[in-house]
Amino acid sequence: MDKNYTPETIEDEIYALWEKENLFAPVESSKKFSIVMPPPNVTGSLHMGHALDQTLQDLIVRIKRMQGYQTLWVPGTDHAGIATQNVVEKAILKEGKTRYDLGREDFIKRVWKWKEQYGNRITKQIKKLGASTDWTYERFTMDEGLSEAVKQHFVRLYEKGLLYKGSYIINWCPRCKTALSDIEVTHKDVAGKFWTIKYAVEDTDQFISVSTTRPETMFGDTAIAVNPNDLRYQGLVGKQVIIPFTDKKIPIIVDEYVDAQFGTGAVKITPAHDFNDFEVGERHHLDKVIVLDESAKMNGEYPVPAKYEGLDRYICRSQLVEDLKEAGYLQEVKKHDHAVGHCYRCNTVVEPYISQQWFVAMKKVAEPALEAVRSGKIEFVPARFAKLYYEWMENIRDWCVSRQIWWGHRIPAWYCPNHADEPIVATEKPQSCPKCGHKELTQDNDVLDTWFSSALWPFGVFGWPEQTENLKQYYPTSVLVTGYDILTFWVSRMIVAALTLTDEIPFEKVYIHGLVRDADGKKMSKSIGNVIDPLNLIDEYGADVLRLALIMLNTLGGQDIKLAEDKFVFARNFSNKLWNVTRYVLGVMDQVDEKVDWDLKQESLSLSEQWILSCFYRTLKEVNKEIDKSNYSMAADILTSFIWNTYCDWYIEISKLDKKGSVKTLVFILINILKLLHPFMPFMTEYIWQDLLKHQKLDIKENYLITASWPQLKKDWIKPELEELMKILISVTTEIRKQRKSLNIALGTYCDLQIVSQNEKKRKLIAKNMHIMADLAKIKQVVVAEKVEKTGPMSSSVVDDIEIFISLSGIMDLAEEKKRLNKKLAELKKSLQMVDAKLNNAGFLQKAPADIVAIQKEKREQLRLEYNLLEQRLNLL
RNA sequence: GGGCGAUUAGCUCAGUUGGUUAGAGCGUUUGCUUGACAUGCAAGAGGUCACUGGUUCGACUCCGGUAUCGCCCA
Repeated sequence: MDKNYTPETIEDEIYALWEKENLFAPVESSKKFSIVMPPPNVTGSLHMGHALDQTLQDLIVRIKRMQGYQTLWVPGTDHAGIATQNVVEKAILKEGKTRYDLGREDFIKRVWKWKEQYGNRITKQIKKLGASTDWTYERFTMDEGLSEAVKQHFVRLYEKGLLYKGSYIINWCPRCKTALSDIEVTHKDVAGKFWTIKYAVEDTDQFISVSTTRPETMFGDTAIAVNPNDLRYQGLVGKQVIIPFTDKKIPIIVDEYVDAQFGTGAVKITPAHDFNDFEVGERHHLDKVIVLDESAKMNGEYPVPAKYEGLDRYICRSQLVEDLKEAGYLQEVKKHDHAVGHCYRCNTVVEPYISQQWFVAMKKVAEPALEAVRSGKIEFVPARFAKLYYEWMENIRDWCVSRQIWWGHRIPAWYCPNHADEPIVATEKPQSCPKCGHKELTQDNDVLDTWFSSALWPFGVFGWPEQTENLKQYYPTSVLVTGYDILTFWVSRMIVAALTLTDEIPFEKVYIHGLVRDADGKKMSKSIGNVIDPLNLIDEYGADVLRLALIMLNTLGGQDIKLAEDKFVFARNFSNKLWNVTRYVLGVMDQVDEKVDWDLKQESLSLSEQWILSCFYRTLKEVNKEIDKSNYSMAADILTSFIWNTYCDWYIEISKLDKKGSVKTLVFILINILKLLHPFMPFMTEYIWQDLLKHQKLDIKENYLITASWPQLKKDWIKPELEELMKILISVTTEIRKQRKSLNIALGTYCDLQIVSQNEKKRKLIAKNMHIMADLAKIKQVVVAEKVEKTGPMSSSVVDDIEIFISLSGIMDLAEEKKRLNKKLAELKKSLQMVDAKLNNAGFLQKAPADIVAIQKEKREQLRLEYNLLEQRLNLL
């Protein structure tokens, strides 16, 4: 193996190998495990959020595959209606054309062309991460099967009375020129103004003042409203006021919605351009006067004065404010911060707008979707996100699903010229109008919200509505892995769709992770310019390092992740460690003549071998436990720490005294840590595996690590008493090193050692086994006794009830030694005081459980002993 | 305005149902070109667990409040 690992050359080769050997395909088993990939936007490119999401899925999938499940991970992309259309519109704009110049059919052809050209970019990038998805199952939300499923979805909801068409106020993006659903609107605080405008009351010389943030909508006013309990306006209620610059008269009405404390206590009601006003309008049967068109320009209909006709809403606003001021209608201008809705795709300020749209009656389907989570049939991890889901579902509003764009699933509804307001909903175009037999039916121009098709993803990918074999095998899916930001957009709607259409839950578990932010905790965005490209990180560190770093950063609480450089440094260093430990083990194998029989028999193993195996199986047990809890960062912590701090730092160093004797154990542990690490860092581990397979002294039956079996836990190999003993030897060794360091004993100098203890059992154990540590502790000779034998200057320290004496041939720095002992004594005293405080507390002795008290008493004895022994030594100096 | 989350070492974060001498990585200090690894080895320093009241024999952990930051919804 080369001195250094070079991910850039190796990773693509390894991925190609897995693909060539078809190793991502599910292998028949009675245990099934399936995941559908949250489909990334087909026009998009990989960002850190994908990298995290894909890494976590791949981690889970690889573990399950190794654990013998029939594992399937279905990949795919979604057509991202508005986003994709925007991208293509921009592209054709460079040719000086709009989509209207091309016409619907040609435009859609262009989008498909775009998709063919750039649509596989993101799937290639996903492969770079090592995603072991079965690409033969790859789907696209606009492909034939899913398009059919979407039509079925629409028709079935309509037939169940869960889908309707109507004229309502919706969010309209004047740039995308389409309706949006409520959650596609982002509310942001904007520094605006509050204009107070005077409306003349008819047949009086009085005025009524209303405050508004949107003066330009005044031509769409159809009433002024005041609170019914507001005494100030009681005399005016029922009278008519005149909209400035027009002759239009509107009534003063009362409605509870008005807050008398806010502004002047009187508000203008514009039912066609404000959500609250719309509802007030419905209650009072007010007209809905539309004054802005689909581009948010003044549309020029009565009563908009000709002067403002065709002006953009903001230009009109500033013009109008000037005019109001000049004409004396403007009473006051105040600064006012308020929330304004923005299009989540293009950030344009949305316009509340009345239009004909299709809606899903969410209230009617919310209850079973809530029940599925409440009852635990669907589990949220972490559980707190269920609250967010309840909150959203319990306050659900009908979902506007029609979009006035061209790229997407066209709504399967047709209209007869004779009955234009009665849509005919069917999966295929009807031959003729069922009412009058008219043959010239036209299809609805709108397409469906992309999320309407994404909602079908977990069963649509398996061929629903056909009852396919795949559907039977893999649906419901096992887990969904996603960020909390699309809980409402997607997760909740999948649950609704699944329960409505398949009578099944879509997935048993939802694993929710946080969002990846920059090093300062800011959301990454192109406009701030703080986007970190995962592909650059792969170039710099390799995919394995990126994966391990992300997994370790992603802790169980679903917290957002700050991309801290230091985790990458750790992951990089760790991968270097793994590489080198492999090189070392290979080197040891080269030094033995016979084949390495790593099928270990417990009886024939040395103490240190039994110890490291005990540590290994304990680690395996803990890693399994953390994986079961979905606590992958903890699993990675435990695993990497075993490999580095136990296997490398201690076992390998110990084994150097007897390389030939320990080679089988070295190899056994190496093989097993490769297995455990594989889901975390698949490329390097598979590469090493392939290298090991070539080794003549090794028999490995599993040809690919990706499909190798997860290590079997052998509980009887875990030996706490043995680990306890080793802990003593390690502590003694560490203590000796400390002493040497503080005494400035050169590394090359081997010391004579006396170990003293009153505990016979420990004395025996140490006498028998301390030679294991001889080289690590740099000991020339060790005497274990009940009593110290004075043979010149000695330095001392205490571990539990064991005293360690180092004989110093040279001159000992007495002052330095006293300082060291005093410091240690001070530490012990502090600990002792804490324990004493507990044990001197009557309440503690009375009420604390007996085992807790016993532990504290034992601890006190231990500390006292250590303290006394050290104090004695100090006094003797 | 309502809700959720965060606040632990210089930095980034762990800390399971209350009992630990409060942990890790990075950084930092000291000593090491030790035949796997300087992307390393060994030893160390560094914390009043945001503040405040309460419950308890005992609180980083549970409850109330305050402050700061972040997110979601209105």
